[in-house]
Amino acid sequence: MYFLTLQDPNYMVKGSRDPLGFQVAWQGAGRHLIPELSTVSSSLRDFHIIGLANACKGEFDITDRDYPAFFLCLEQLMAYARLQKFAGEEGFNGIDRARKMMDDSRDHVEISVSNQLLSNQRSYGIWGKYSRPFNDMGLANDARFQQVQLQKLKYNPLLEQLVSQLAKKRGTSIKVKKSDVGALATPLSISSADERDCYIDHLLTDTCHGQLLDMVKSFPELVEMEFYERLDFIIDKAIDRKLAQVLFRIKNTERILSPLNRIFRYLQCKSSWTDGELASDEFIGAWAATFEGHENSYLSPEIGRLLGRDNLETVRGLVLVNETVCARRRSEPWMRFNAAGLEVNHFEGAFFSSDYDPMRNHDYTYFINTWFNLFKQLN
DNA sequence: TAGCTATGTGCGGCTTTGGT
DNA sequence: ACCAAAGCCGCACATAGCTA
Repeated sequence: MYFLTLQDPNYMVKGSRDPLGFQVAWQGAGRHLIPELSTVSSSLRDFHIIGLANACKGEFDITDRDYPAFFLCLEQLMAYARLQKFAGEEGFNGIDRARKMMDDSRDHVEISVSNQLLSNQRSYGIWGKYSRPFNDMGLANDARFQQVQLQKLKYNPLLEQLVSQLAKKRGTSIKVKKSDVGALATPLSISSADERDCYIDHLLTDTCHGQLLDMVKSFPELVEMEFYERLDFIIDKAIDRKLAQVLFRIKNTERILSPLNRIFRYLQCKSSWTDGELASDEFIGAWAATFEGHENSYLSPEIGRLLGRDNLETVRGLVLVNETVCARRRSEPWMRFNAAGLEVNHFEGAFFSSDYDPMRNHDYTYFINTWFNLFKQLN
């Protein structure tokens, strides 16, 4: 016989993400090199679309009140265009619904705020992912960039006519023939050296006077490298000491965060551990042994000191960090020590791989992937 | 061989949680 | 208002085994 009662929400483990609070740490480290990109703002074509929308706002005198509706409609228009023109080459948010619309029996697609490509197009589409980087990087207020975007618009009279319609209709429905949408894709590619320069100036900046870009120009092999390989290469070759210093610190940050993360996820794989099991565990021991020194990382000494001691001390430290993080979130800790040893109460995200090599594998990206992704699309 | 069904897998998208 | 990440879900697709 089982007696089931509802869980008291106050005592449930509420936070299921980021049990050690590392997200803030790695992002903070990444921002020391790449200040404005995010991990999801990695499609140049999405930047083309937000750039075009921004230029249209000025050109057609669209008010702040009307702009979001206009934006969503333009995003829809461009979704059909890119689906038609670049089928199979790229994915984008909203591709499923766009495909369904394009494949139905009608000869036209309907563009309107009520025909959203996503359950919440504003949140999950280009607006949500790109507004912050686009504005922060200064593309929104770059006169030359706006000029370039308007030229692209003028170059495509059909698009210009549809866009002017959208600007007047304020998000109410317009119909576009499916046979026409492919022709609307011209602004989705780079049209001039001027435009490429604008993107390079804004998307590929760093905190070190563009030294990262200079390095990649000098050493194209960097593009295809793995995370640590890339860091080591630049640290070794960089003439600018600040760039080398920042990357060295990012490297040491990941050398600490990743093993700690893996150890915590590994602990989650079993519901209880005796002190003896923890003390003699080969994986915890091997992963923790890669400690290189936290003084040259972006981490606090409390986090930095967790590695490089005996297993039990490392695990006690991690449990304490989780407890502190959970206390701040007003939720229960995921594991706790009792008389018998360590007791695990929350298994979400449990993960173990015997192949993990702390010297080669990494868990966090520091926005470096995004930067290189965009670099590739600009070359 | 064609057709059916079960099963596995990868991916896009949705939701939730925790952040700035 | 915006961003990161994880679990989950449904869908598309591949594969395998079975049957007629």
